[in-house]
Amino acid sequence: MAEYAWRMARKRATIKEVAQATGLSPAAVSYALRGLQVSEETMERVRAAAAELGYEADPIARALASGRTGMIGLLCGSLEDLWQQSLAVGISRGLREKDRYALILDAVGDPGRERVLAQQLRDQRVDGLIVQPVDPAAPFWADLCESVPVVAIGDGLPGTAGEVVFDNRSGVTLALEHLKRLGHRRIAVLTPTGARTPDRPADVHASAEADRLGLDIEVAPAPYGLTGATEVAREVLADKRHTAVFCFSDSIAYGVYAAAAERGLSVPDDVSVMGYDDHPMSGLLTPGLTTVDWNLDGIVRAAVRLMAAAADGAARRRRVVQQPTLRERGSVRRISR
Amino acid sequence: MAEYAWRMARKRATIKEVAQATGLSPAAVSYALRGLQVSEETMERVRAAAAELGYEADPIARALASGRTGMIGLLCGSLEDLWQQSLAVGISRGLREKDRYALILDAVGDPGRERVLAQQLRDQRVDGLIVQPVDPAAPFWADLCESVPVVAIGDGLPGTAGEVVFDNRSGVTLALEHLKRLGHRRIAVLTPTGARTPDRPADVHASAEADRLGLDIEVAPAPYGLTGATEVAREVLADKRHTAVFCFSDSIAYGVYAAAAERGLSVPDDVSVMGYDDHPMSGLLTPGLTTVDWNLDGIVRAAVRLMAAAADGAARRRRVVQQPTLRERGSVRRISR
DNA sequence: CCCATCTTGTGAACCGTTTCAGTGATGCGA
DNA sequence: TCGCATCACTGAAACGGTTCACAAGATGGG
Repeated sequence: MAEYAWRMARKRATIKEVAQATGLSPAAVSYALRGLQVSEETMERVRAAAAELGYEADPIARALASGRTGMIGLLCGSLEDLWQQSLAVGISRGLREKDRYALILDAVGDPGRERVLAQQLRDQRVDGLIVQPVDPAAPFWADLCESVPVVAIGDGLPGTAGEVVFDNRSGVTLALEHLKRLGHRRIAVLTPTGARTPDRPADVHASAEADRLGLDIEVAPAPYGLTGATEVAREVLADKRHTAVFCFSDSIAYGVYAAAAERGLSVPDDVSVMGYDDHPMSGLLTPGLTTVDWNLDGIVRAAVRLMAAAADGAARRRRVVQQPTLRERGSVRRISR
Repeated sequence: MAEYAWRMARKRATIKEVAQATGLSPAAVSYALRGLQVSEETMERVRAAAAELGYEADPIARALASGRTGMIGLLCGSLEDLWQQSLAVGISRGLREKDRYALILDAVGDPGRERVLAQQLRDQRVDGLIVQPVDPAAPFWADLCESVPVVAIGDGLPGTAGEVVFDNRSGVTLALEHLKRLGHRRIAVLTPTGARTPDRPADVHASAEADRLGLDIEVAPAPYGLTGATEVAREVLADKRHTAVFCFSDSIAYGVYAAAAERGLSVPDDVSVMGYDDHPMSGLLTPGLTTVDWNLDGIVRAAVRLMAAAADGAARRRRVVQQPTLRERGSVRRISR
C-alpha cells in the first residue's frame, strides 16, 4: 500500500553527478549543456559525460529556477467544437515545427473553468498562452496578460503578444445578406452557450445587422456537442416560424442537420441552414453546408507566428484581422416569399 | 529588449510571507493549508492570512519538492483522428468531474514524437498517463510504465495501471463477415499510418480473418486527416478492383466519401464503405456510414475510472475489454457477384 | 507523581536547476 | 613589465515549496 512500483523507479542522474564525473562544478555543467560561457573542449567533455550517464535536465527544477519552460499553453474555449479541435491540431503541429510544444487544455465552455485553467497554465510557467476565450470580457484576462504573453484568437480580448481577430461584423453581414438575398426573412440564430450572450461581439453584430437588413431574427444558445446541439435544434425546428437557421459554428449546424433528419425535414427544401467556420466535414455532408470560411490555415499560421515571436522575446504586439469568405454549398435554398 | 512587461508582473505571495503574517513557521503553514497535523484554530488563522495575501501554492515548486502535481497526462496518437478527438474531450470532461485535470498532447502520428512527449509528460510529474499509443510495441513504454502509472487504450500495450483494450479480433471479424455476407470479396483495407504496419494487432487480425473467410484484401496505409485520407482514397478508388473499402477509422472513411464524390462515384452503389469507431458524424453523412461501434462513452468512463484509481494510489491493475457492435447504416450495399 | 503518549509546532535539509558575483589565469597593448 | 580586459570556471544563493526528525507542552494511566 505504501509504495508503488512506479515510485521506486531508479533515480535519474542529476547535474551534480555529471559535475562529479567531469570534475567540474554544477554551474559549469549547466552552462556547458546550454552552450554558454565555456570552452569547446569542456563542452564536449560534459556532453559526453551527460550522454554516458543518461542525464537530462529536469524540466520542473529548471522551470523553478529559470521561470521558463519552452512550452506554449493552448486554452480552448470548448473542444466540443470541431472547428476549435481543428485549430488545436493545427496549432499543435505549427508549434512543433517551431520546436516548441503545446499544452492543450479545454475549458469545456465554462468561464469559471477557463479562469482556473488559464492561471494554472501561467503557474506552470508556460512561455506563452494561445487562447480562444469563452468569455473575452472577463476581468481576469487583464492580470493574466501582464504575467505572460497572450495571443488571443477571436474577438474582444486584446492579447498582449498579438491577436488574430475575426472580422465578425463582415462575417455576420456576409451570412445575413446571403440569406436575405435568397428570400429569407425570419431566421433563427444559434449562438454557442458559454459566455454571457448579450455581450458577445458576434451576437451584437448579428442584432445590428438584422436590424439594418430588416430581418426578423431570434437568438438561442446552443452547445457545440452534436447531441446537445441536436436537442436545441429540435425545439427550434418545432417552431415552424423560421425559414432558415444560422449557426455561429459549423458544429452547431451539424446538430440542425441531425434534428432535421429526425423530423423528416429536408435541408434545404424544408429549412435552410448556414454555418460559420467552414470545418472540413462541412463539404462532406449532403447537402454541403453553406458557411462562412475563416481560413483556418491562415489563422493557425498567424497565431503560431505571433506566439513564437513573443515567446522568443519580440516585444512587438501585432494584430491580424481575418476576413471571411462566403462558401456557398447547397444548404440554403431560395424561397419564393 | 531586456525586460518585457510580462516579466515584471508583481511577485506573488510566498509561503514565507504567510508564515510571517501568522507568526508560524513555513512548515506549519504548509501543513495547515493541506489540512494536516495542525489544530483547527491555527488552520483557520492560516487560511485567513492566505486569503488576505492572495497566496496560492506554486505548483512548480510543489512538484519539485513533492513529486506530485495532480495532473493527468493524456497522450493521443493523432488528434487528426476525429474519434481520438472525441476521446480526448470525453476524458478531459471525465477527469474534471474527478477534480483532476488533463494535459493533452498530440503525437501527430509520429512514434518518435510519441516517445519524446511521453517522457516529457513524466518529467512534468504527472500523476498518471492515459495513452492511445501510435506504436504500442515500442520498447520505451516498459521504462515509462515503471516510473508512472499508465492506462493504455487500444491494443498491444500492457499499461501498469490498467488497460482498456479493444477486442480487435471481434471487431475485424464483425466487419469482414458483414462485407462477405453482402457479397463482397475483393476489399481494400485502409489502416492508419504511423506505427510499423505489419506488427499492429488490428492489421494482423485483418489478414488472418481475410484468410479464414476467403476474402481478397489489400492493405494500404492512410493518414487520419481528411485531405490526406482523400488522397489515398483517390488512388484506391482509381483501381476498380475492389467492391468495398474497409477503413480502420471513421476519419479515414470520410476521406473515401470525399474521394468518391470527386470522381462522381456513389456510395454505396459504386463502392461500399465501412468504418471503424462510430464517430458521431458518421450518422450524419449520406448515406450513413456503416461502422463498428466501440462504445466511446464506455471507454471514456473506464479509462477515467482506472486512471483516477491508480493516481489515488490503488495498486490494482485492471483490464477492461471492449466488445464491438456492428452499426449498420447505408454505406454498404449487397452486390450480386 | 512519574513515565509514556499525543498533539502541535519548529528547524533544517532537500528537490534539481539557474544565475549572480567573484576569482584566478591568460592575452595583449603600451 | 604593468595594468586591464577577457576567458573559463566556481561557490553560494536563490526558486518556493515539502518532509523528516525532533522538541515542548498537554494529557492520561497506573
